[in-house]
Amino acid sequence: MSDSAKAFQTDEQFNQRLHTSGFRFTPQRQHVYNVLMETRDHPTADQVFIRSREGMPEISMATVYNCLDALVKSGLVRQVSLDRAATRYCPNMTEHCHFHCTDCGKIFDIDLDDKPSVPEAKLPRGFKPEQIEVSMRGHCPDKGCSGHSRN
Amino acid sequence: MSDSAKAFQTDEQFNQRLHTSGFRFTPQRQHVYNVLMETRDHPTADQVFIRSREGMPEISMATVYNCLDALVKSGLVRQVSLDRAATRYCPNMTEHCHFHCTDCGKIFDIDLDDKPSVPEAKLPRGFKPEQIEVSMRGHCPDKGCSGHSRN
DNA sequence: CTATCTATTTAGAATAATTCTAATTATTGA
DNA sequence: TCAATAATTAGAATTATTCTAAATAGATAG
Repeated sequence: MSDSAKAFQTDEQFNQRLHTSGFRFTPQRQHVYNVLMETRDHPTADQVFIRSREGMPEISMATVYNCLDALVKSGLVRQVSLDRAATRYCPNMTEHCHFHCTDCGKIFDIDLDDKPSVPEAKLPRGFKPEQIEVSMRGHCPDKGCSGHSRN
Repeated sequence: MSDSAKAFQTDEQFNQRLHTSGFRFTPQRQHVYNVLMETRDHPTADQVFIRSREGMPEISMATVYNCLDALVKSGLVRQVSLDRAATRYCPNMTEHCHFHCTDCGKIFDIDLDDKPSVPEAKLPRGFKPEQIEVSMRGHCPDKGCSGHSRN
């Protein structure tokens, strides 16, 4: 109600995005989004909740989860770890990456001959990676998964 | 006690690995490892627990977590999602990957000009990726993090 | 503009995943 | 063998996330 013209254009686009994905615009969603944009430091849902309450004291945790979910599904926000389910374990210590099938939920090992090296040159000065992980999501070749069925 | 000679050599190496990382050999650790090697399907800790009980009915959930942790720290097993903490959110929708600093816990956006494309040609027939994520762990440039301190 | 329909929000309960605790047991090394 | 330490166990505790039911808000048809 008090945010001024400068943000309006963005709000329009924001609105669009939500609508396209079948969500309504709500002040809570806008607020959660603003909170994320304000400090781009990869907060947890709980941190988002705490920050969101500053400008919107009545907001609930459930709403924060709901908003984050809507924002992710609208392509406005990303989850840093693709999956929020239980951790899985893998005894394959060779160079490989993981393919999560979004249809059947299975995880496949995909061998990589090119080991996933992000050349250090590309990293800002001072970053020293010790482990690089590549993961993919999509459809696996199993029957019913490869985009044959609607879901 | 009944596993035969073929596995012995492996056991030796297994033992070595644990010792090098400061862990003792225990039948539970061996068993959990065997369970993982038996069916390489990325089970959750809970699934490992259920399977482990088949050959070792007295094993507890806490031990399974303990064993998995020891195996991961010894480099014998990987966690599929690098982090088992709360999901984090990121409003940066440009092509980038994430760098987790193992010292300070911060997550940094790293821009990628080469978008992380695993050429479809490399994938086994039928896999259709829709999203590719690259993430790194290591030391960030912040003071005290870049390997200056021992940890 | 009002009634209605549906999406959203809310608080709090429920569930799921993981970690912690305290007592017991096993292993190592003097 | 004995002491010291590490690991295991059951179960409680914690944390992250999802669910539920009631209340509210927004869009739409009249």
